[in-house]
Amino acid sequence: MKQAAKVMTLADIARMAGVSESTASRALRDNPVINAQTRQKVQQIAADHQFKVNATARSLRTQKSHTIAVIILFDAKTQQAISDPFLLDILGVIADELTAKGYDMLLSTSKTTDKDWRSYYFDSKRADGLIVIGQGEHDARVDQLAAAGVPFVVWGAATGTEQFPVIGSDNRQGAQLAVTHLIKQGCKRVAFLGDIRHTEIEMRYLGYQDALQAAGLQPEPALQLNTDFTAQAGYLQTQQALFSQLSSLDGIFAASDAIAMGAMKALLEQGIKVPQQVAIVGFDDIAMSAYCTPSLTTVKQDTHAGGQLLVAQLLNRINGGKAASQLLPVKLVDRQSSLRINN
Amino acid sequence: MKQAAKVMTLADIARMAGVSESTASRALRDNPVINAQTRQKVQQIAADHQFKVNATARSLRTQKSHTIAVIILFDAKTQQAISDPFLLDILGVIADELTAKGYDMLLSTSKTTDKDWRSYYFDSKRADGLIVIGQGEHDARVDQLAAAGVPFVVWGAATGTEQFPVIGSDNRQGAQLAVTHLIKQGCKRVAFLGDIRHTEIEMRYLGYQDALQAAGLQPEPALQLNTDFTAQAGYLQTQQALFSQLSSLDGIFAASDAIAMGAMKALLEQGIKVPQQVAIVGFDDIAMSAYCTPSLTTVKQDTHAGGQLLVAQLLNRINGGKAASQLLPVKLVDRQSSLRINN
DNA sequence: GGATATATTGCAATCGATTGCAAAAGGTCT
DNA sequence: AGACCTTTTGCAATCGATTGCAATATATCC
Repeated sequence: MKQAAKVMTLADIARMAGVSESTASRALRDNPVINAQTRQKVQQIAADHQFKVNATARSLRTQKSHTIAVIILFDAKTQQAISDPFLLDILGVIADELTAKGYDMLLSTSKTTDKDWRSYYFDSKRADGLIVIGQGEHDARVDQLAAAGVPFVVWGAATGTEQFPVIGSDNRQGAQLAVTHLIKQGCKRVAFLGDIRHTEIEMRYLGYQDALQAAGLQPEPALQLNTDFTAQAGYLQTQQALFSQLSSLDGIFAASDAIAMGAMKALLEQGIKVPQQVAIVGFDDIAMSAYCTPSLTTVKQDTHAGGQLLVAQLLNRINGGKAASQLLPVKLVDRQSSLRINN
Repeated sequence: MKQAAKVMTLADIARMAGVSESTASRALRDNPVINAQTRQKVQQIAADHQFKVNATARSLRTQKSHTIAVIILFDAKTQQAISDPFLLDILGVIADELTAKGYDMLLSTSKTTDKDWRSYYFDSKRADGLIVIGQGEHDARVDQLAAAGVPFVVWGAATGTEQFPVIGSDNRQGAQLAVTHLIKQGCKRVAFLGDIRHTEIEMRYLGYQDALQAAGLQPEPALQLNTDFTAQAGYLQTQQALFSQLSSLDGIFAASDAIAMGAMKALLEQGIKVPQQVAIVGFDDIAMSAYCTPSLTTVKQDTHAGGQLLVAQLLNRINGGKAASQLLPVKLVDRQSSLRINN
């Protein structure tokens, strides 16, 4: 009973339908050149026997895998990807979009993947194109892909100088919104928590500076505190900042919600009131942000649009078009961690 | 410059090396039957030209895809998978393990996948086996897989009656640890927040009952509050409970950390002190749990061991062995949300 | 009726690598 | 020199589906 029957092949279906393999093949793909009745009959037989075309054979013949490789770049040091929960969000959207378009998704985390992506995924015909998530500290492998003419798109920070399509949030504007908001709440000395070697974070830092300057405040380099993408890093970095001469800061803009929560923890532990003494804004709007205490003001990225665009642009490129970079608008979600005025 | 050169095939390499395709193929796979020097030479040429075997052709010929499909079951209602952040953890481990073993990972979220998994992934030869994450409300598709003899393993709750291998945490024991801990902290009326139609959660509920009974407390059915896997659900459910006759509860055991955080938020908003008035314990130990305020006591699952086991058992099965179910030990991580005694 | 157009179907090559089996080359022993 | 191994290599079939082109059958028109 276990192995009901050996998996069928097209030849089996053809034989059962009394037609040639070519006719069967065409019938299954609903090729109108085949008589409607024949088509119907073949399809019926295939359905009855739960026949599925062998994807491997089809790929070999058509030279298309109908598969997209999604590569998640992890930070070499922390083994963390750009803010975890955010990642799963966008991954989910990408998966759905690909499925809807009839593509499979090959997932790879770059922790172990030291592979040469082009040869491994593309030359080997495992995938028709790639989506790279998280440019991180500028990765030479991405440039190689571009040089080799592999169809791919990147989620990250569009700086305007890349030779490849990048879809990403308008990090600079998001940061500017966040910091302007903090200043409006009365903050004078706002710390920036994030690792600016990450291109996306660098953009956020620029937005941070924009906001300060627009308000006539002088950005202090000492307030930029390199912080990895974890709550722990945010916690430790803030703790350290409090013990140092930076104790007079009254606002924190964190490059991710996780960092922000770590920072908040450190402050609360020292009896520092949030937002009264120090106001905090994060980035991402992960699910937990609305449910911590105080709830976290943050910059929301449009993951849905992001995922859709990534897929749309990549498929467009694969089908002979050109993939364009795009900057997605973000918006500020204000919650308790920064609201002094109405609180 | 763009398309440096058409992707090479084995035939090209063979020609360049002055040997036949068969020899080239064997040389590349380091078949000792081929002269060492020839092997060396062919390999060198292949490396020089960045040649990669066409995975599709190889799969077709060898009848092995060297790919595992990982299917994430989402709850039909909430579109949420078993506690998100936890999911990404285990997914990462699985990805690494598979990579280490030379397998690729095809990821599918079941939101859109209404496909018949067997025929789509297995019969079509897209994958050599499947890993299903999150049994959820018992899914008939899983039973079908088992009946069809497809190699697969499930992450979820082993109840002992399944006809297929299940790897998962000892949910019952974890819950028992958690609730016993709450009782030790003086709780008399502990609510259970979680959807017991989920097998894993059902097990946690059983553990919850075990603990109460062991302490001579009578489980009150009214304290079992069906709650989806989100912070929001935890928040709303708790709010509602507070407004109802359940206001006298002094402890909460939540089926996930996200739920716990939502619950905590609702309590704090009402000015109820955690842990003094109500103590809380969650499940999962997601990264954020240590950094909320108060930090969350929770039950930690061993995702690393879990991911490794899933992969190991599945590959074992694929290679002709048998995959065994396994229950992983969990441990209580106590933090502030439940500690009354030393606080 | 014959010529030409149209609708259907099948033959056979093809995608790129793998592998059973046979052949060739070189060596050893009597 | 011939029989017999051993080592190394290549021929050709094979995996399962797709598709250009030719073949057949049917319809249409003058």
